[in-house]
Amino acid sequence: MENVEIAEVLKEVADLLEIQDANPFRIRAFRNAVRTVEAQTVPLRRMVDDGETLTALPAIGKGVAGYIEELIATGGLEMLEELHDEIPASLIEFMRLPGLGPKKARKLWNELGVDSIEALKAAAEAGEVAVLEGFGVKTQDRILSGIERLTSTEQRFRLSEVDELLPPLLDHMRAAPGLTRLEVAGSYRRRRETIGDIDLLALGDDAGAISRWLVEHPSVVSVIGAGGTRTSITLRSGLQVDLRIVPAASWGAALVYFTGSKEHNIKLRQRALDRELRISEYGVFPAEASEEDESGERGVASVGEPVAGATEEDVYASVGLPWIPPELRTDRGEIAAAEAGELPELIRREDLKGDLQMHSTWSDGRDSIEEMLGACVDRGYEYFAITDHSKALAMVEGLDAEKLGRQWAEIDEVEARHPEIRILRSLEVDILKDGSLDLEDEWLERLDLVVVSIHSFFGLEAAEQTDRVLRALRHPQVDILAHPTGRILNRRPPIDMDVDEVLKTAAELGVAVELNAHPNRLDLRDTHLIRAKELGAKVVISTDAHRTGELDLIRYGVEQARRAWLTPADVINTRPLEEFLAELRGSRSA
DNA sequence: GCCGTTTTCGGCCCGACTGTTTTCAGTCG
Repeated sequence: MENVEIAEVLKEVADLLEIQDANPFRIRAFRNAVRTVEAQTVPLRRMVDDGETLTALPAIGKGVAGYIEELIATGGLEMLEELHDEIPASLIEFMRLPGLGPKKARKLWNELGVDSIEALKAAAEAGEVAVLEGFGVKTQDRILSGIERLTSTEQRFRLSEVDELLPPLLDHMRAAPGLTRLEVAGSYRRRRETIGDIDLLALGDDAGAISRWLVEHPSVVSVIGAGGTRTSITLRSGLQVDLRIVPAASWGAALVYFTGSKEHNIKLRQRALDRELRISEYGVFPAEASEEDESGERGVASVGEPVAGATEEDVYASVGLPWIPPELRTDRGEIAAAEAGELPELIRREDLKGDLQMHSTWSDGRDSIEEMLGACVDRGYEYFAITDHSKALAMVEGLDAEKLGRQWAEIDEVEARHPEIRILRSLEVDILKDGSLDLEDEWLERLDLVVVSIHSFFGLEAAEQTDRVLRALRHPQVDILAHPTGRILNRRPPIDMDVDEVLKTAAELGVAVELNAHPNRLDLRDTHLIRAKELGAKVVISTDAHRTGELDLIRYGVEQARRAWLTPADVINTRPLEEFLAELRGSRSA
């Protein structure tokens, strides 16, 4: 059982306890534990194997440690089963609807007897919800529109979740009898921000044995299909895995085919046809000029001897193209660029010289400034910015001017001990409802770097929201607009804002826009970044780390930037310190 | 349920908004 799965179970316990109206502090204890579990970089099952005590972790006491051990040992939790006997699990779904929390979810179940989204929808449509005490027509309408949105967006896994679920499966598969090669294809290989299912490609003599090996993995809960070359299963996590076993001569063609995207493949096949070739997952074959309206695709693949197929390189070469990085395979002009020899030199992790958003214990971060510094030095950075929250975020004890002054005293001390890296004095300043900033001008002027972002009033209508952000951008001290759309994957939609207008203004003013690397945000998204580049807006990639380990999340930002064709030149925190500072100052005087 | 200690209990983050009320409960970040 992986950490994400453990966290899911603990989350469910907390939700059910909340509906049950249990002791709020007990509920909070479970939620705190979830955060700890999610933040662990080492699988808890390994810690248990190694005999380490889980109670050493923050927010994990004897109780939760026991539950986690039970989960790891048995895959289940008796206490959760008992909760399920008392409360329908579907009430948790209710709480995902806007305006519904545990109390109202429970009331709906108690008084209307609804225990599924469908039943709730029917009751709301019949007007039964609006007449309940504490409810009204508005709430009923919100429930209905919430259900609409909930059922229209299929649930996909975040890339980082898959990165956690996959390695144990891959380890298992690498031990399969006769397996000589294994690769993950699909949107995972293209590093999309969310993943629907996993495409595994395997090479080996005995397809049947490899297929059985997958089916026998302990995390498999259902077998959707198991054939000679293709097997599909569902893991306990809900992740679907499709395994294809291919012959060596087809390896490259199959990898291209199953990596996609579908649109990229269509373009590639068209291009092949222009050259009297036919690309399939089995290889590149001479095209049959006579068989115009023959529908049997499989038959075609076996016609003649393949001209390519063993490697991706030879497949692309067969149609006159260099190898194209998977992140670019989306039919956004990559084939034309490849043909012209103009594929971009995509940014890499090691191009980055500093991380420009992170928090410390001065607001809601877990680690001290000096600990963050050490972690930045370890990652080879020349500089980094400490960007704790401003005072509007009272719940995390954001900084006002007075507290900021005290923080600088600490930064001075830390910096004196560590000449090897430069700390940029910064703050993640809240953009208030009217677009003004949550710190006095005289203090903004004294900061090395002013990062602004939205943490409130997500629901303004587009015109007002856009004006609000534009006004903030026009403040002469602003350097970076952080997580511009505020979206949280699978949880919160982006704010209603004219992103194009914001990017244009940012480009004009020389204000940089942030690509927030946190895998829950990845904000801006790829299409926005492409637009930012077109408009000449500067981009920075930052982690928004709240603990040292999260600095490694930078890879997700880099991968997202690669999907947006960004090169080191497009991202200003690839610049050495002096150059970076000069670029910032340039924007301030502009 | 966790944690820290003034150490086996008592405190645990809280302000603002919304929709529903007519003084507030529930939700949200």
